[in-house]
Amino acid sequence: MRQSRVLARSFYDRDSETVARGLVGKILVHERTAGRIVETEAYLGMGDLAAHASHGLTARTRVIFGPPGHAYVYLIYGIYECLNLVAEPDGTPGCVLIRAIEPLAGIEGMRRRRPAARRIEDLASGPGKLTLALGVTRRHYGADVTRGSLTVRGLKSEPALEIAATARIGFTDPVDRPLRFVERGSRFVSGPRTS
DNA sequence: GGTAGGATGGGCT
DNA sequence: GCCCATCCTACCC
Repeated sequence: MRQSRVLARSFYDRDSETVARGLVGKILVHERTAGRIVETEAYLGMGDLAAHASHGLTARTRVIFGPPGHAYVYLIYGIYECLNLVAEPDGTPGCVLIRAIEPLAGIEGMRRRRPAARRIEDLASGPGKLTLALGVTRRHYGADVTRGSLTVRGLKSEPALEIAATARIGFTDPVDRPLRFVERGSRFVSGPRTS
């Protein structure tokens, strides 16, 4: 990962929507595995009924209310784990769900951990898939992603990239602003592709 | 190409 | 006791 550097805490110290959009195209790294983030979703605070933080500060959601640049990992459906990155200033809730990555490094390891994936496009094209592929678990709850084994990197010179905003997956609230961000045209996103 | 149903455990009312 | 920010398999066009 030459030509890139770890994103500083200030990157995350902004509103969740801006951080979610900004994370598309960045490189998520865990140990020997890495991938380009191609799909994210922003989750806001109290007014956002889809967000875990809207139910208030609990043992599980505590990290979402804390300082930015930390991992919020939670168990879903008793089986899968989802990785979020905490945004917003300390004391203000908000986070970004990482929904899909394009595998870049450590692909053999990813394949071992994801035997059900037959094509490379299916290795990490979903929030539960990418945590399996990368080996991210609830052990990473609260981990500082500005240092350590789980980080996000940005290329020194980033190619221009087109980002599409859509409704978040699984929520049909019509008044919801589009808070899902995908790299337009990527084959590695979850669900329907954009053209 | 498509969708229905089950797996499975923790968080919260 | 109910509800999930999901994924895979089986089965059906």
